[in-house]
Amino acid sequence: MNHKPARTRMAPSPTGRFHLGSARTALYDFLLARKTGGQFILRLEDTDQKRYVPGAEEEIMRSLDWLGLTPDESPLHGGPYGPYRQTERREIYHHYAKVLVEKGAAYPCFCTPERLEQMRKEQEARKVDKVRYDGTCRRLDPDEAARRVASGEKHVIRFKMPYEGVTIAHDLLRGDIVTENKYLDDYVLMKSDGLPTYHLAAMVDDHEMKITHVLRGSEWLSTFPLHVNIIRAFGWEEPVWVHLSVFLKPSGKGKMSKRDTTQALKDGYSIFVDDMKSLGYIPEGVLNWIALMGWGVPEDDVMTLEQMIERFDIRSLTPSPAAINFQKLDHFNGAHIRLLPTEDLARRIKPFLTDAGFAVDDETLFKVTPLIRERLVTLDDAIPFAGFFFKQDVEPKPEELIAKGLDAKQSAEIVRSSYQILAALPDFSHQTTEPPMRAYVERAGLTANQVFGILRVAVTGQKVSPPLFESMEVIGREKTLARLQKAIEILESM
RNA sequence: GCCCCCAUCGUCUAGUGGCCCAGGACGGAGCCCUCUCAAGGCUCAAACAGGGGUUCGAGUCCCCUUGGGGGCACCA
Repeated sequence: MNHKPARTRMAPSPTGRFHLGSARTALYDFLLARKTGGQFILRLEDTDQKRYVPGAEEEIMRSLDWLGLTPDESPLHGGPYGPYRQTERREIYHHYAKVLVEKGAAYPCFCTPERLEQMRKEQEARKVDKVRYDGTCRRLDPDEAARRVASGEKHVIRFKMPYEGVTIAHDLLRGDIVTENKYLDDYVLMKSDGLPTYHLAAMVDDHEMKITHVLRGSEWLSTFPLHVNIIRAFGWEEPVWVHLSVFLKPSGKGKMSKRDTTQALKDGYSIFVDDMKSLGYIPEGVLNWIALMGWGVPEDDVMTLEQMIERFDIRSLTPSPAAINFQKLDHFNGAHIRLLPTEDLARRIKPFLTDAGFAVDDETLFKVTPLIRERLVTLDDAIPFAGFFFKQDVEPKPEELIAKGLDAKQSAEIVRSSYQILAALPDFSHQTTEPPMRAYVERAGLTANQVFGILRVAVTGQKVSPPLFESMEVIGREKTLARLQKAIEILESM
């Protein structure tokens, strides 16, 4: 595989929330960089001041950190090729735009938005295949154009796209992408506000920052020929291009819409990384999940970040769109939870329990964690599975204290007998409590299901819980017996 | 409308001309284990979009159709 250190970059614009697609691009960027001993860079593409969303930058960086994909170079951490925020690099773009104009590969355009609008309408009325700039300013005398620029006339800089021939751009996954130049346009490189468009800014920055591999969404495929033409006009070396496909909604029909996003949230899921933590997902699970949407590993498997780095191969990325499957998220999250050492898991569970209002002491939490580990899909599942350990009393539903096929009287008798057996025991370890209780079940001609079911409700207050005897051990003799006593009283009053 | 991309089980995918009457994972069904719920083990159902080529031989190469996706801004 490729041993040359790769410099990769993730270049989001702070115009919205950080979602799964961005996270996946970041992951692949990160994996490639780590795999080859290179660097992963975060660059903020904030050249569209109209769409700038306050707080978006913070969310991007917070999400990356949470996932464990902290960039080696970024606006926050700096680096040798900064600044890493495009609005802080204006002079650089100006310089390169000038270079292109001097080379004759770009030109100033003085057309007003109104004139362009009118031009577009006319072309649409003529039903042309492709609405494109008519080249009015392209035909201007360069010296005259330069004079008008110097005099301060408002203008943009356009790229001079060849009118004929084809552009061949190469994508690592998709091969050569051939486009007839007549379908291309004289795209704007520099806006009249003095800021560059993505097309110029990204190419300049990737070159300046020595990016070797560009991984980006397939929405860039249509302007891909423009980008390689810009690079070639400069005479620069091209990076390796990889256009990743988009994520589709779970049904596989189209992209996630606002409506789908809301629905996902209602179901306890989200496509935004920043929501994942509070939903009880852990970064290991999320990472494993998104890694496999668009990466064909021979054996689908549960992998840590380290294992992903080891197995990553940029050539095994897939070009086809992938439908989001939240059930798979649950699967990977549960799998990674089961992989966590007790202490680590306990630490992560604690805030969920605390936020739910339980007074959590670490000693009990450490004993409880192994009991609930394989039952958790998300961390907040700890609330129903472990909440009763931290309560003084439980409130069993009277009807649930009666086992199937029995009445209140019989159930009360069972709890009384159990109480006597347990109270007489020297300790409350499950090794001590379970055998005599099983013997009792046998003697009484009952089933374990009936007896343990009643006791479970009496002791935990719920029908579903971790194993009974282990649970009683953690709860302790005193509290367990008190809860049994309370259950007897409830049953007797029925 | 025009341009571009994509196409294997419901979903994510393995497969780079013979090893494939297509393998794995999620989900589904069943069985085992079992004090509930899980976890775990075993088994089953489930796909090469359609049509033409090329070839001794095609899921794998080419073309068309169909379907899906993306794009046609002084947004990224």
